[in-house]
Amino acid sequence: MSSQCLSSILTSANLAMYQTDPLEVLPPQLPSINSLQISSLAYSSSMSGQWYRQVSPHCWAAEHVLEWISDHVESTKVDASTLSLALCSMDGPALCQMSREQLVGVFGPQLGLQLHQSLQEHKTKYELHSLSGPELSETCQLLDHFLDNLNYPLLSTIRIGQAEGAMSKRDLDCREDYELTSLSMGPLEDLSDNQSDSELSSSSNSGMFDFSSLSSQESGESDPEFSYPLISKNHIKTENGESRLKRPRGRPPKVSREHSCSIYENHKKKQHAPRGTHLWEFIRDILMHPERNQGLMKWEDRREGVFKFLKSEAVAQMWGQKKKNSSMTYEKLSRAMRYYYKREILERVDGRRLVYKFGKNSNGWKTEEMRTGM
DNA sequence: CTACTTTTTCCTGCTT
DNA sequence: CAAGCAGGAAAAAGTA
Repeated sequence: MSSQCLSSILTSANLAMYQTDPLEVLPPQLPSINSLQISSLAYSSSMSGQWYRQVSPHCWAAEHVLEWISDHVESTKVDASTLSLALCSMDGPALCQMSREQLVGVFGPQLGLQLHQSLQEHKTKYELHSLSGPELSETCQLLDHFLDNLNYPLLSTIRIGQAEGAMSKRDLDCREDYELTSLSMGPLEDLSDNQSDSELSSSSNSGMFDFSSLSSQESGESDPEFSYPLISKNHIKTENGESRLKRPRGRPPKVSREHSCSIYENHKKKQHAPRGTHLWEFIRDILMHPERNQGLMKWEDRREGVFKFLKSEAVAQMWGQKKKNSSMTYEKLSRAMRYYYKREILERVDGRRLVYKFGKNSNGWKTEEMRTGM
């Protein structure tokens, strides 16, 4: 029962984040991953939800590393069956110490190189100096909001990503297995019981992988405690014989957070989205404040209300932040935009990618001269 | 509580 | 080929 399961484990690790809103949770105690129970994995991932994309790799916990690897496994279509979870059990600080050669040693030439490159990108991306003034101010604004919602001091280290490399559709595909939640209700309390914050929040024992043993390490035999019999209904077989769960359509239900850590329970009662937070208004406001949102979007034809996304994924991420939805993508945002055609809030612009045009049922984007003069 | 609206998520197929 | 675009379908969550 070997290492079959990196991908399925990763998959299940991602499960919970599909169902929860990470911005609302994030209790102070990240359960240590070394127990490697699926429940803890699912639990801690529920607090992340692509969280790793928004934080320097140095701040990643083991589950973020797993998530990151998972995304690359998906995108490179590498056969994950040769990887054992043990090889992936390290936290961000440990990961950051790995050389290119070590990564290649562990993950093979293809995946290893890609991981190395990605790691470098993530590292540089979160260096503060890479942000220009306006970006920084916008970032701070979002961050304020973000932290306000979290009320979570640890996250003061977060750098909001520019998200060029934001998630692809495939990135999200792993959050497949609904059924697992019920299978994975392990005793979370046991995991965190006697652990102090410092132990939990980083490195120490979760970065325990011994790199010296790499060379000989080969698939086949992974520690039994690393294998999870993942059974679930509704799987479909793929060509490769792997089974994959076909997800139901529609928006996934949010999971109630009754079990979440009480200290960090949100005191704010579910706030209603205030008016003026419709997507098209959000887009309009970005366009109306270019100084704060440099490079995200631009007017193609100011008079006609034609505009273009320059950093589509970054805008989607910001929209996601606003809606407290860390898995927002341009693909989903654009679907919502397309619904505006029918309502004539937007007009179609054919043949030009990432270009939209305000329609007659939109307002607030015209300048004074345009309204009066013309 | 019901109906309705506005997304959000997923998907298949098509286009650039 | 990847990234976008089109829309259908279905469900969540807010609003009336």
